[in-house]
Amino acid sequence: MRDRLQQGGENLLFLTDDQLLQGIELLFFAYRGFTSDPDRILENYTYGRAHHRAIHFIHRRPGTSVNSMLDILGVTKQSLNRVLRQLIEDGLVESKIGEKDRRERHLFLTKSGKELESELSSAQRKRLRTAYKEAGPDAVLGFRKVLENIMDPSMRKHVKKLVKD
Amino acid sequence: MRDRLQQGGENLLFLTDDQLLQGIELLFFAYRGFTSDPDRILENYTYGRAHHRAIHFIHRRPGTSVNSMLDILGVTKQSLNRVLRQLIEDGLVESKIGEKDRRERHLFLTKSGKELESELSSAQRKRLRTAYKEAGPDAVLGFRKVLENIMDPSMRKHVKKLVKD
DNA sequence: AATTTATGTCAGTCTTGTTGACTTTCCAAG
DNA sequence: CTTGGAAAGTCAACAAGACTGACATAAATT
Repeated sequence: MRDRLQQGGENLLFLTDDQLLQGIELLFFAYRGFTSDPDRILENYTYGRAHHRAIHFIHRRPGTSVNSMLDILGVTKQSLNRVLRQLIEDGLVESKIGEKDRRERHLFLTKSGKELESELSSAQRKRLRTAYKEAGPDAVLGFRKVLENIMDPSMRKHVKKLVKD
Repeated sequence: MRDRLQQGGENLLFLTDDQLLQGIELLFFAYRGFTSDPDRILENYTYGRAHHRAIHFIHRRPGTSVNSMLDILGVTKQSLNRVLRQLIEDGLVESKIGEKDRRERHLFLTKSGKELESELSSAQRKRLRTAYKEAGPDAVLGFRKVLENIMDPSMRKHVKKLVKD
């Protein structure tokens, strides 16, 4: 009876503050695990997580402009510039002047950039693949749906859609 | 046919690299959204995300020792100490010398500590509650299952279990 | 021609991580 | 009982990576 009143007749037990707080902690611990593999690999280089993020998104969206990277990464241009400068100097990233608009710089991974990307990505994919496999396809669907809802709506367009077969 | 071979006869399309890379991006964007509300609130204080984390876990586990906080947060004691010192100086956290072992310090939120916790937590819970509500209970179950699998197994014990009614 | 846009750079600050050295307290082996 | 090591916590100095602000250059737009 008390429950019915609180829940408005529906089963909304998954929305209690306790459940939400547990969700907050799950996200915290999971995200730390999720970043730990690449972080460990990057210790052998002079790079950090910021470089990883840049490399990931350049890989997934070859040819994006600096400006759109700023949008995606949500950092200042000064911050991104420091990272890009190093990656370009070290020959992992190539910056090509735009053909249509010559103010723009379009970013690409070089061969060795792709190699590092692959090393970082495969560690992270391995962790996710195991997690997905153990949870099963339905759980993964729910996982994705909740994450989509958590992010700022303006960011949803940046999640690269899957290629239809 | 080609699919059957690749998938070993099962429907494992949710384990393709494309799906995994999409999951990586979802986690990235969702986590940023998830931390943005507290970050915005904390701009009005002299605190940052590290303080938020300390406050959250002290709230959830009143009386924990500094050492167990180190385990949970995964930072060095020097790093945590700086944060705790500020919070104690400002009267948000109380540190009590252990009765059994006088080397230990047990941590508690004061009244104003609880107030800040509540402000930060309610913003984050609100975002998560909306996300949960729109996704539905089954999706939330999957969300939690995948997150549990992603985190390092040694961290699972730190996710506070829900109180059974 | 003037303005706006895209990018890059220099300088300085802040948060939050790190390592190294130190003190206090506890406990156990001689 | 003493002594030596381990554990808990503190202080100091440093580094990565975010930030703001000011300014420069080139190209596109009005």
